[in-house]
Amino acid sequence: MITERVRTAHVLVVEDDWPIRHLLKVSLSAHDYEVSEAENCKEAISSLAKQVPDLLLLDLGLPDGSGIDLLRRLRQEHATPVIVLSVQGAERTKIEALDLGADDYLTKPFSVDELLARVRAALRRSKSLHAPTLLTCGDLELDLERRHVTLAGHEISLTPNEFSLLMAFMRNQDRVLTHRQLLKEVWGEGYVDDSHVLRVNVCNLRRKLNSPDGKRNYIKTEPGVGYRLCLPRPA
Amino acid sequence: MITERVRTAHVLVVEDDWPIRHLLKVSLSAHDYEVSEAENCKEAISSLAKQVPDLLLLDLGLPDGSGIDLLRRLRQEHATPVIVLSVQGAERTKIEALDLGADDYLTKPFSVDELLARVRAALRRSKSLHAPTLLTCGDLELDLERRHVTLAGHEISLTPNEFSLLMAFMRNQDRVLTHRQLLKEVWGEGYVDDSHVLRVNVCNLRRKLNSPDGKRNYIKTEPGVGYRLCLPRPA
DNA sequence: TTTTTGCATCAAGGATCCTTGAAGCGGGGT
DNA sequence: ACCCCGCTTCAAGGATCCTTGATGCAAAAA
Repeated sequence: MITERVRTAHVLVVEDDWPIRHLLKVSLSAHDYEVSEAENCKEAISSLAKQVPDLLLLDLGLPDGSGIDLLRRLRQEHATPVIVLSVQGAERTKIEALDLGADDYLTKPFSVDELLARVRAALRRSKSLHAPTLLTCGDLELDLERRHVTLAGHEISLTPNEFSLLMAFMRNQDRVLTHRQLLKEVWGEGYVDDSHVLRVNVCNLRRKLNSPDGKRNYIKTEPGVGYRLCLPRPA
Repeated sequence: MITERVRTAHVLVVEDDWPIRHLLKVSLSAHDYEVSEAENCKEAISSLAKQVPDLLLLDLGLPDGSGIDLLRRLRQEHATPVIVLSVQGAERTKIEALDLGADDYLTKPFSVDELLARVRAALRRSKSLHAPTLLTCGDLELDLERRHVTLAGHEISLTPNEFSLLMAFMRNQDRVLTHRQLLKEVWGEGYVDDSHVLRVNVCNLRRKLNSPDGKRNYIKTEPGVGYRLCLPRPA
């Protein structure tokens, strides 16, 4: 099941210099992109209000205001990829734009081939977004992306092994996990019989997860079998 | 946008002892589960051939063969959640079943409330599967799940910081990432000006990524700006 | 050419983490 | 009552990793 982009991509070119703007329009149109044009910030803003393009080519040296501000406004609402055009020497502005989330840059003069390659790369990337992976169990939250764990709101710091262990638990809430399963998952095939190292880590994990007053217990021991993560019951 | 299970869940009960099987059927039916029954391995296999249930309740002490073998056969094709029933003392078999991928277990005699809780938990879990997150760039592969990186097939070992750094790169292939962006992403807000630590890590990462003969280069330097990950060109 | 600037690389002190040993605790069985 | 077994907890040696300083290098600027 693949979702393919069928319609042609729409590119908005924001550039005050006519020869360059024309070059961009011709080059992009020749490769089946649909092109809109704006020659200053004002036109760009009204164009964006009408329709948000698939990609923005933005010159940073506009007559009626800084392209940086335009980029900042755009980024507050849209994740549209942006490729920045700049003249040599405007390093400061260029880097500021990239830090603001611009996707790429080209320094004038640039080759059309390079421009087209950058456009393709930016459009390709913008298609692949990833679902935010966040596991929860009670007031425990585990963020796979950032490798952060928060308990009742504030972050707690885990060692790499503790994090993997907790990840295995949270993917299998309320389920018994045998010693071998946990050892295999976190330490690998070679450790399936080393139950001591597992016990030490469960101990350390509990110390960090359970409330200071020891009134909650997320990890339940299944004697002779393994462990199980479940909602803590106020002992 | 939520996908909710509307139809009733289908449970297959595999149990030779009539009183227990009857108890299970009555209890589950009373809670709107659709129940099928099998009193030995043979019946279970033919039932599975007809229709794969949403959950399997499996007694391990069957007259015509080991429930373990049934479980092993099932696991070769389906990820159907399985809750195992066992008598006290059959620890060995029970743990074997769990290691094979059984989801939970109940030791006879068990309370019906506990059974129903375990059934709910197992069905809830089976609904949440996660997309395998695997990023690639040329013959570089990064597995978000297992935190493994392979280069042309064989694994290479990265330190935690190196892994985060490469992850940032692979999520933004062909895109320039400024020093500040990378430092913020990997080290956090407080490090955005410490470009030295970034350079050292990029250096170490390159040493591990590039082929021994130094003929490939994944990470391209953008002088004054930052770095960019792209397909290596045979220098 | 000389100087400067930014990047690459090496090395070491210090911090963190992992493994393993040893001791304490408690329930079940004899 | 005693012992045995599994689980918990503490502690330390050793391994790994991270940061920082020092040095080398190359390209651009003066």
